[in-house]
Amino acid sequence: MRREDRQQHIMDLLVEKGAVDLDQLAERFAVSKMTIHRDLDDLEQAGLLRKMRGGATIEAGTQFESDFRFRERQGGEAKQRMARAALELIEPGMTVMINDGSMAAVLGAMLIEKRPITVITNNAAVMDALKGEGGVSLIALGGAYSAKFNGYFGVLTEEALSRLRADIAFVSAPAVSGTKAFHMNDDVVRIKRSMIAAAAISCLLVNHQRFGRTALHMLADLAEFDCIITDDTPAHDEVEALAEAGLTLTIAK
Amino acid sequence: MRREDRQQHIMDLLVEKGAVDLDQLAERFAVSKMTIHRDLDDLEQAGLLRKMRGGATIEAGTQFESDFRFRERQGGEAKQRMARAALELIEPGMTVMINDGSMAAVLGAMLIEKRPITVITNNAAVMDALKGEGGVSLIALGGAYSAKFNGYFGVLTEEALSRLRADIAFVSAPAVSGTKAFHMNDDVVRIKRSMIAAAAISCLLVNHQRFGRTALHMLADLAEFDCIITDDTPAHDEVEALAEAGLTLTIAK
DNA sequence: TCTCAAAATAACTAAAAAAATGTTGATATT
DNA sequence: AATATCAACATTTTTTTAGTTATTTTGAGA
Repeated sequence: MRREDRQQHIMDLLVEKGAVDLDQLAERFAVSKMTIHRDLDDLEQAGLLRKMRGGATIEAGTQFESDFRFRERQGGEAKQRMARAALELIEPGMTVMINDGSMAAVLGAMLIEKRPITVITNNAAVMDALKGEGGVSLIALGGAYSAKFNGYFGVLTEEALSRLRADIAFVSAPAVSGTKAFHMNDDVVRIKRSMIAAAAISCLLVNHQRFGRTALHMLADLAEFDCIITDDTPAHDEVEALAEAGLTLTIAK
Repeated sequence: MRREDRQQHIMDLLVEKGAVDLDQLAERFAVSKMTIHRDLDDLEQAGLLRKMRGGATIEAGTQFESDFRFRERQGGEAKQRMARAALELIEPGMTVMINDGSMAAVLGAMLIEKRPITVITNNAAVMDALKGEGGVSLIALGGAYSAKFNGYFGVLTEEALSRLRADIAFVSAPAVSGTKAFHMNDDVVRIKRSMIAAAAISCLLVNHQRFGRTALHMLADLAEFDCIITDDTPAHDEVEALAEAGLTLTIAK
């Protein structure tokens, strides 16, 4: 077992129980206490836990960063399909906004197919993918980095957006209920809203399983989008609610 | 002699002579031909040279001075030293600005040693290094991506900087002559100037070989910096000019 | 407040893993 | 045919990781 694996296990235990005991860890992993000390030091340095005499407790307010990495590998195939469908709305020469999220990252990477193109994004994965690609003019929105969403957010991001205009914006949402889209995070919502406001056309990308869910903050009314792309038909009553409001879904094949 | 040093030497020879011979290199560095083969492969991979039967030639059209990839591999050890010296000016809890450039990137990566810390940067390498590190609050400056400088520049970057304040800014320069620092690019100069203006303390990082050179745009008078860090003593007359102006250099050991 | 056993750390050594280099021999180039 | 390249494997060196011991610090109970 490698050091990194062991540290991951320690974090798992910590998340589960809220606290760990140094002696028990040493025994469980069959290593010396000193090694556990060093592991805990590393993790504390990384801001993931707080060392206490005889063990450690979880750092208050630690949001698990595994989030993004986890979501990133989920439903890859469906994301590809949705990204393909979204790509059809884009012509070379356009200015495109891409928001945070792993769905958007997949689309972002595909944009090289439409070059020359201008891409405006706060999504770190998109920046990495397009950085240095010829024919892609990459405009990064600054801001405070969020590991949870792997992107940049905050006042700086909003201000930057207020000075930019795009032909089309692609916005993703983790929850849609009735005719409204939701998101759990305030800062993220603000950026998504700014993007919708700054683009001539807005397009919502949402997995079909996300219909019928809600989250703390209202992101937008679906009527604000010119186009809603999903990967499969949502549950029956959700579809009805949309039909009633006169909204049409694009199901990516 | 480390692998990196040897490869740097090979590049030096290449820049000087335009071509190198594999057998001669093996003899000069007292290593096997296979090792030189591997060195040349690495450098070719990095786009710095073209392998030819029996040796290598400089990659046509490579603008050495201005190529980020090249500078990135250059003088790694000296940069480490300078970064260490710079690090002494930083205390945990501070807000630090890091500008573009490979020198700054080395320093940026070291900042994790001083966490908790807030880092403001337009340098893509620094963002990659600090992204997701716990205890580091990363504020990215947005802007248009420049592959040449591997960073973000332009109006957006300037505007973002105008809204931020830092305890200390680290600015690097490719040319210093007399009591002034220079840079070849307009946009880059504007960002560096904004950083100096936005920080309580400014520190210049400059390689000793860069003294006595100029470039198109004046970046700043050395008197504007509170501290100037270099890796070795510059040429005699350059030192005199500095002494006359009452400026002191910090030579990183 | 004081004491002292447990816990934390520092400093050093040993072991393991990874990286770099060398050797050999098969294949390609001129 | 002579030399260069490359791949595969062996060897050496360097770096990382873990363990041990000695010393300092901590905090619970007297």
